[in-house]
Amino acid sequence: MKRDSRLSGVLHVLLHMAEQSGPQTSETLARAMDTNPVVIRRVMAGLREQGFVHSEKGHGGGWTIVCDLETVRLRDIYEALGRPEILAMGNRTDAPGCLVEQAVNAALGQAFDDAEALLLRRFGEITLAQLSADFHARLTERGGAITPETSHAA
Amino acid sequence: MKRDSRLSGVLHVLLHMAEQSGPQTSETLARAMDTNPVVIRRVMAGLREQGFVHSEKGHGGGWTIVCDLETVRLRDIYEALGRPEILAMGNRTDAPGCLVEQAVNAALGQAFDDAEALLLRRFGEITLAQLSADFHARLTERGGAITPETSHAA
DNA sequence: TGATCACGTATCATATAAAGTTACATGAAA
DNA sequence: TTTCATGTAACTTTATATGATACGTGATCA
Repeated sequence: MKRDSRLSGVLHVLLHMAEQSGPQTSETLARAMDTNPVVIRRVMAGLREQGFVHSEKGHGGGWTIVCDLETVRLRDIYEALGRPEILAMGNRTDAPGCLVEQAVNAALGQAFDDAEALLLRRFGEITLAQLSADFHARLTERGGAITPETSHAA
Repeated sequence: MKRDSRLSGVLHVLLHMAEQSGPQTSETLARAMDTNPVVIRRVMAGLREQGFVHSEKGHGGGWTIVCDLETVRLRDIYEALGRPEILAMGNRTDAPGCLVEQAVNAALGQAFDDAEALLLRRFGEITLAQLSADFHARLTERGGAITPETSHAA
C-alpha cells in the first residue's frame, strides 16, 4: 500500500476549515482534497471524538473547527487519528528465543524507538497556529490572493 | 500488510552464518528463520551483489559471509536490500499547488526527514561485529551453550 | 555420464491496510 | 415532508511483503 497520508490529509482539511467562517461539508472538503466525502468523515471521526472539530447534520451543516489553534499540536491530531503506525520497518519477531535474534532486535529496536520518539517529539513541537502562520506567510509572499486562501477550485 | 522485516531477517541470517564455518543452504537458513528458502534467496540477492555474501551451487554449496564484520554497518545492509521504505506515513501530495498543503508538507516533511535521518544515522553507527559481540555476551550471560550458538532447532 | 544438490528466478497465491465507492439510516433545516 | 448532510457498514481497489510452486542452471559425486 502507499504511505499512510491521513495525518497529512486531515491537517490540510483543518487549515482549510480554519480559513472559513461557516461549516464546510464533507462534500466540499472532499473536492478540495480530491477524494471522497466518506474518506473525510472517516478521518474526521477521531477528531470529533477528541473535541477538535464539530459536525452538524442537515441544511447548513458540515464541519467546524472548534479547538484553539495555539494549543493543539500535530501530536494531538496524530493521536486523535488513532496513532497510526509510524515506521514501515520492524523486527521479525517480538520476543524471540534465539539469542542472535535478541541481539538483532535490541539494536534495531533501539534505533526504531529513537526514530519514532523523534518524530513524535517534532509533532509535539508544532501547533496548528504555526502551520496556519506559515500558510499566511506563503500567501503574502506569493503576492496577494489568487483565490482567497487556497489555490483549489473555489 | 505487516511491517517490513527484511532487514531484521537478513541480519539474523548473517549473524547465524557468522557462527558457522561452512556454507549454509537456503533450506537450513529458512528452517531457522521459520520461512521459505526462496525468501532467503530473495533477500540475500542484494547482499550478494554488494559482495557481502557469496553463494555456491551444487553439493556442499550454500551461503557464506565474506565481508568484514568490523567494517560493515547496518546501513550498508539496509542499502544492499534496496533501501526499503522507512516510514509508514507520508505527505498526501509531493508538490501541491495549494498553499495550505505546502505549509503542511513543509512541517511534516521536515519531521519525516529528521526521523529518517536519525534512523539511518543509527544504522550507520552499528557494525555487524557489534551485533555479534552482543550475541556472544548474551550467550555467556545465559551461562554457556544450550545449543551451540542459537536456540533454534539444530 | 547421469543423478542429485543448491542456487536463480519467474509466477502465482496470501495477507494486510489505506483509500475509494456505494448504499442506506438518522437527524436537522427549509 | 422534502432535502441536505452526517454516521456507518460493506465492498472494491491498490500496493507490497511474504509464502509457495515450478523449473532452469550449474556444480558435485557416484
